[in-house]
Amino acid sequence: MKVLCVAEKPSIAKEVTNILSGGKSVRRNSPSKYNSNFDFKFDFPGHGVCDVTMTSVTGHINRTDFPAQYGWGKVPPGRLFELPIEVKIDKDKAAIHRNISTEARNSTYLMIWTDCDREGEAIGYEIFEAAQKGNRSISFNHVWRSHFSHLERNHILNAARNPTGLDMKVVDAVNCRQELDLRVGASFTRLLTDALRGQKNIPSPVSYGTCQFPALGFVVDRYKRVKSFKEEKFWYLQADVEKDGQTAHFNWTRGRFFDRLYVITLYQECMKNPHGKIDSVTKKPTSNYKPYPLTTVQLQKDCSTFYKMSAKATLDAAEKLYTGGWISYPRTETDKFPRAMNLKSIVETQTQDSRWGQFARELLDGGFSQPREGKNDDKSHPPIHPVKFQKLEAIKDDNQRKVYEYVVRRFLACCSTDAKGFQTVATLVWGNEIFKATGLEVSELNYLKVYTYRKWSSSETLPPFQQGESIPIKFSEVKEGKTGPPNHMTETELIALMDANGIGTDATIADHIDRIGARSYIQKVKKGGSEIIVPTELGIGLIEGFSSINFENNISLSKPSLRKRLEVLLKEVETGRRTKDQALKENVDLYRKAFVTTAENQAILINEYKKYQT
DNA sequence: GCAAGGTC
Repeated sequence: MKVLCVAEKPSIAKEVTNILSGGKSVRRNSPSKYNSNFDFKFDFPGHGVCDVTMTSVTGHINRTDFPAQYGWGKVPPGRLFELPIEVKIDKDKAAIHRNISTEARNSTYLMIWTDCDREGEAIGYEIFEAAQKGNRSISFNHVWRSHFSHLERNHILNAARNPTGLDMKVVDAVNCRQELDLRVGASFTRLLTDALRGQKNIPSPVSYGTCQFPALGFVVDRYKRVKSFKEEKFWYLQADVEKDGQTAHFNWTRGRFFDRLYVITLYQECMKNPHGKIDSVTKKPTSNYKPYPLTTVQLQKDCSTFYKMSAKATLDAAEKLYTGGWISYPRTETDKFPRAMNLKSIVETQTQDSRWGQFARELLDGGFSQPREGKNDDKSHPPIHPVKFQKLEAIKDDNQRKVYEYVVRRFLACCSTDAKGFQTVATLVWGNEIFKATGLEVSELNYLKVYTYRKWSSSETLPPFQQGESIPIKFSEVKEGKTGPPNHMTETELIALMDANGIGTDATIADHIDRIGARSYIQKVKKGGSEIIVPTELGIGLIEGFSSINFENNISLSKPSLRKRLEVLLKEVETGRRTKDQALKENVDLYRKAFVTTAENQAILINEYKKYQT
């Protein structure tokens, strides 16, 4: 009996083959260059020793699109909410598809080894359909779905022995998302492109996407807040005292007031007393926590902050490092390592490095501490970590070198201990007012020795104050300050906002940012050594246009709420609380109404765009 | 020529 196994990507096929075959497998070429077939034997409980072929796809192999007769210009865009949609084999994936059909011919069972997430389940179903094309006798009941979250040996063996069936509710949820994204994206894109055609400086196409627009909305919103900012003056008190020849600056605990006369009145009350009193002095241990294990989104944010790399460039570099075998799979939401994972052996591989080798050695000599555990687990991949050692000098590509160094330092930091120190807080009572001064003394750097991106150093320490002592006020004043504008949007913040609002996934956030750039909705601008993101005239015009139109039920096409609502709905489809058809109808109706309203108000869109044109 | 989601 033969079992055909199919993984979501070649690397998983290879790893799982190694584990299940005990290293004894034979590789065969397939019609698709990157997706080899591996033959071996494995003992499936209840089926005995079976012939196994393990192969792979590269993500989805089908494409959802409108049939050619409903192409651009051939049908009014509004009809795209009801016209039939076609699921075809992606023509770039024809060879992969053919390989599965061929390999299924002499197979009795099909075993799905795609990632255990929503999209993975749907890809599993696409694989099943491809297998059925080659072999009608593989029915849905002949599909085994393995469940694994990482590539540790026993975990994979266990997954091979305890499969379930494909969960069609999860597949339905994905189909629902695909259909909605396509109908909304295609209809609005054609509408916007047609509406704005002929205006000045309009690129083509003017696209709309359920992720593109909320992302653009964040950028425009921030830009407007910066532009409309008006500074305000405020006043506050400050007092310095001196002891043993050392000056300590005390800050007012009441913060600041926008009323100058009020602050002056308070100040005059204080000035009646030449002395203040040290009300309390506390010295307590404090920690600077080591970072959580690394997720994709965090990697992108950090490389943007520390290296000024774009999210896309970071992901591209990480991808190369992954296919080269240097780091683990770079698309993960998981921020806790599986308990069974042997982290020390990974630390061991880094001991030979000239920069952090010594640090890694110290971890193995007793400094190791189990990494912190975050709350996220995508049940597919562990946090990003180094796999093999590589000398930095040997990595030719700048971005890859930076990402590798970051991944290693972050990993070693996770396996180290928190930095330790002491914080001293002194409270000064002067007249009716209370002031505070703090001092920090760092005693152990620990993880900060390797995680050089973060600074935590001793500040000025406080003189040896005694509780209750009376002390002369050496200097004091009413200080004036002014509020500053919010900062312009950075890529780091945009990634964080999208992530927090469920706009896109770890694997696609970078693409969306890239795309709204390619569509000329946003641009990156150098500003004082860093890079900010600002909207273009078209970007502002589109967002302002949409917010000037009154939509039924007050929905917004440029805010994250609709996409968030879709996510909630998809969860309900996954758990069976709602059917795919219900969820789809509800959302399609919602967007269809918004489409009609938009079409009726095209003039508003055009006017808003003109308003922001220079 | 359109989307978002996989991945190379």
